[in-house]
Amino acid sequence: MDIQRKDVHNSETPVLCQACESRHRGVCGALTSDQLLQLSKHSTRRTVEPGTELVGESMQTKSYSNIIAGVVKLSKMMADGRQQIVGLQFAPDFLGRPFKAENGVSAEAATEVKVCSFPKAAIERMISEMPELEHKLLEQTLTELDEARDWMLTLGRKTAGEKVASFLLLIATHAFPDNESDTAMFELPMSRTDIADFLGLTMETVSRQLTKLRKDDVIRIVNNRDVTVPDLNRLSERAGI
Amino acid sequence: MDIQRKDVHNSETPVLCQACESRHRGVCGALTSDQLLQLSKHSTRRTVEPGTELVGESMQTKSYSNIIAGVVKLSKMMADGRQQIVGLQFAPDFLGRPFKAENGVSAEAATEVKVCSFPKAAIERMISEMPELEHKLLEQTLTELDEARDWMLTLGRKTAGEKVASFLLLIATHAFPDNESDTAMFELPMSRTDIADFLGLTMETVSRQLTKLRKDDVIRIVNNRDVTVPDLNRLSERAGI
DNA sequence: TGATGTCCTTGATCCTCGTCAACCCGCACC
DNA sequence: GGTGCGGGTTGACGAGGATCAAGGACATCA
Repeated sequence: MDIQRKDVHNSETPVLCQACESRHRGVCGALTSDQLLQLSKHSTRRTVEPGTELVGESMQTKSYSNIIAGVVKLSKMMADGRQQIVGLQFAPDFLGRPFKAENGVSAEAATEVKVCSFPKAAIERMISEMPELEHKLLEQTLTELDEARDWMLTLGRKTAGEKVASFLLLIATHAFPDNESDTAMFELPMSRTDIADFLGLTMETVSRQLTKLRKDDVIRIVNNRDVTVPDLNRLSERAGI
Repeated sequence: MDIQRKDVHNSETPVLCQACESRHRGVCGALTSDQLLQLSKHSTRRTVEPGTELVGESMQTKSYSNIIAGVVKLSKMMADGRQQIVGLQFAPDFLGRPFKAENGVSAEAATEVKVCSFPKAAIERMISEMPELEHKLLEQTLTELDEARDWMLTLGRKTAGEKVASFLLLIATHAFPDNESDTAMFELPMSRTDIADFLGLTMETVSRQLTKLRKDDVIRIVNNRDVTVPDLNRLSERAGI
């Protein structure tokens, strides 16, 4: 490899990538400066409003993305309109279904979202050339599978109260992955309706369960969105451990 | 094993592997004869009874396996005993969670199961040396993730009747992946209790819904296990499309 | 032959959560 | 100000599944 040689000259980390999470914890971490540079020539970065559809359910995918900031919800819908959110993705997750034309879920920005997109072909070529990149992808996919299975337990076996507590716990841990203390503060990344679609409930039930948690002083809420958890252990108990 | 001695140049397909599904559709398809040979030296093949635990929930994994025949159920359990089956695996799926000591689910034989097991270290070395193998694994993991998300829609949003119909459809399609006709016949790979744990229901509800499908002549059942579906389209409708 | 056990079905009753509706709050717009 | 609107809360009511309980079908075993 001649990375070293080129490093001196034209292969500094592209400006666009310098402050990017994906370069450290995300898939781009598998790339050398040179490769980053090459990829960044084809990449476009943009910020989208909450509600923007990033990937359609049966839409042909023409590009993949890295999530730079914000929360993306992945959802599936039945013919009659019933909807289920099947996953949340946070920075620096990779967004898109490799090796398949359609990807079966639609991705929508839950919050304001910053993404860095690449043409499908460019990524797929790099994947086939770079085992490291494929390895990163495998790691992320395995983690997502673990999370999906955790959530299946929540959907299939927990009560409404436990579901809502589990959701709060999920957000609390993902917002601050290495929070050591037993308290937490965060902003809910989505509406009551979205939470309901994630939990397989109605928004009325979600609302009632939130009020119950509030009355029991397990959480505090201001402005409908800002949540404080004084004791994460008590929240865990409410989530059914 | 000295099966290979008999081979002329020692790079024919090992006898053990010759009739194995994994060599074609499974991960072993990524290996050359030589590599198969090498791996087969460390592999052990066995047949286990229904109910046998193949992987414990928080047990250290020491080996990975290929499923040669039969159905394996992956499940998670809560502290108070509530259980959820989070996936079914069929031949020639790969069984085990790479790159992680614990794998968070327990795997149990649903039917009689034939597996081919390899020591963890051997596989992980081969993965790091062979991009092809890792690619196969990524493909399988992505498929499993797709299936998990499909099932989340079922768990979160479908009625009991739709759930049971969805389950029958799942078995019908997995038992004969390339069935072109619109009828199907198969044996249920698990008990009513297991089906309930897969669908997030109780076994009484599963039983009632099966009777309803039987009375509406969407299915026929003999011996509690042998199912006939005269018209898969009608079953699909009952599954909520 | 009956005894016992497992798996499944069916019935009666209970309760969690969905449905329908009213209402509150903040905000934009005229 | 009034009006409308999206998002959230709360209440009344009912339905879909859970729970509890009894009994059937079939195997194994003495």
